[in-house]
Amino acid sequence: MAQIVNHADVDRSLADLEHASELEDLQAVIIKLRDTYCIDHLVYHWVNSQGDQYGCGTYAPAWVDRYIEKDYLRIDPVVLGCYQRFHPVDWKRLDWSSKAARSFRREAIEFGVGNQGFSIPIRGPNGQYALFTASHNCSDTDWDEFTKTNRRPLILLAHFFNQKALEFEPDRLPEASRALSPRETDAMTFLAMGLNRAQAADTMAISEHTLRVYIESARFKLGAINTTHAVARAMSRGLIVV
Amino acid sequence: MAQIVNHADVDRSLADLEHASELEDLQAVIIKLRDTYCIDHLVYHWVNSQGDQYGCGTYAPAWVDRYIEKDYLRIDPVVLGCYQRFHPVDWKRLDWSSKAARSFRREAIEFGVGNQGFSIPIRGPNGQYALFTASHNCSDTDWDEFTKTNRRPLILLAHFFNQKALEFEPDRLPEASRALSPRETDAMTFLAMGLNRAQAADTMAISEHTLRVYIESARFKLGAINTTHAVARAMSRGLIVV
DNA sequence: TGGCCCCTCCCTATTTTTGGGGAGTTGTTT
DNA sequence: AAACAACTCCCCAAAAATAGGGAGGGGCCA
Repeated sequence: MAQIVNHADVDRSLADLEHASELEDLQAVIIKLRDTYCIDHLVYHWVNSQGDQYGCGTYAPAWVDRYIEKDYLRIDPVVLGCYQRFHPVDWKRLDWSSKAARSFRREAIEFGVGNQGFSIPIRGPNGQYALFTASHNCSDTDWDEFTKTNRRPLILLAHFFNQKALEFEPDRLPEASRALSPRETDAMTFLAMGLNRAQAADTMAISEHTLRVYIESARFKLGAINTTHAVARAMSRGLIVV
Repeated sequence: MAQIVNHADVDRSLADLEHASELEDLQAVIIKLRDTYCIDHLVYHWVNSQGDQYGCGTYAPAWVDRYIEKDYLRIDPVVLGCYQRFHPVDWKRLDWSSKAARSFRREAIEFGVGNQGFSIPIRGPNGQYALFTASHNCSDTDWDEFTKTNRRPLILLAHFFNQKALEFEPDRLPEASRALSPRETDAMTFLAMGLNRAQAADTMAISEHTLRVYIESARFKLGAINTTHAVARAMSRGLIVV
């Protein structure tokens, strides 16, 4: 188990990362970092809402293939468990109670992933979601020691890595759509909060008829075919925040 | 304009940040950092889907009060513009074309915010959204020079700061919102896409009655009071992506 | 000044959604 | 074996949303 990390090596790897000019370079950096930390694996895995995914790291290619083939993204308790967290999490603290999760874990260990892991969730707009994971095969106490010591550098590394990976992603701009007027925005917001038209109209201190006009003009501007659609579009375009 | 940054001071501030044990400590750190970078302002601003917000930074208290009072969160092109991005962005590149945006900007400058700014968006689960912003009053070329030089340290700082701020937030969720079942997720997704119940049922190849059961159970799980609310919540919690 | 957009109010009908209820199958977890 | 969750189907009556139409006042911009 790695207790001593050569920080100069980490710095060197970060410098390499800094100068990475294509996705492939990241792979080399992550291998070096894995060696520096003397752990079994270090992995960066990125998914977006279109189902595109990109990963680099030190897992066995056979495991990666199997993971994709079996669509383990939908079972993996690490992915699911981190999805709703903002804090890094030790795999021990995740929910392995379901049968699917346990058999997934058994298989992962067979492929050399390791029995211990520490994952850092990172998020982007529109459901983009990345995980930076360190994994290893060792006792609970050794692993706790490792994560306690290296928690913060790993977090920094995760964000550094993510930032670099995103440089190779185009910054997809929001679709051009006419902005909503203030009242339309209010209307969409209150509807998204669950008020019905009468309540929203009351809250906005206007008649329900007037509110309807706003909803319809918002629907028109957003190219939506009903209120729910309009609210969904307003949200996904960031026009309202709920 | 600040061209020379004392990195030892930055490191010292980071060490302080490391040892921050309450939210108030962050305020002291951000002031030091602002001074180190010799810019007018450095601000961390955090919002979640419940409308809770927390900020620390160096803006004039009068501006912060005005911002909250006027609900500028819904107008501010920085907030809205960053909402859909994952890359840090220079304020110059945002959309200031609307009248509301321009008058907002005018007012912000009056309150000493500065004519230049650089904001880094950071996201968490459930619609949590934070901005780490540096702002200053200077020429475009000076500011471009500054952001070019300090882009990466600022990004690291942003995530460091965010990580620390989140330590004071409870990592809520386990059963706060139970995951939706696959069919419920489908139902929410099709409704968010604008289909009505008949169309969604048709698309899912089930009866409309069955679809209704999914919608109602999803609504129950999400604690939503109607369909639009349920879709909005599912979206803001990242359970569906449209 | 004329055009355009925003804000406000009103009508009638029709379609859609909602809020209750109930019932059976399959599968997994304990 | 029993409990639970997910998936499927059905009825009814009441509430809400929708699709058309129309009208006037105010502000901004060219």
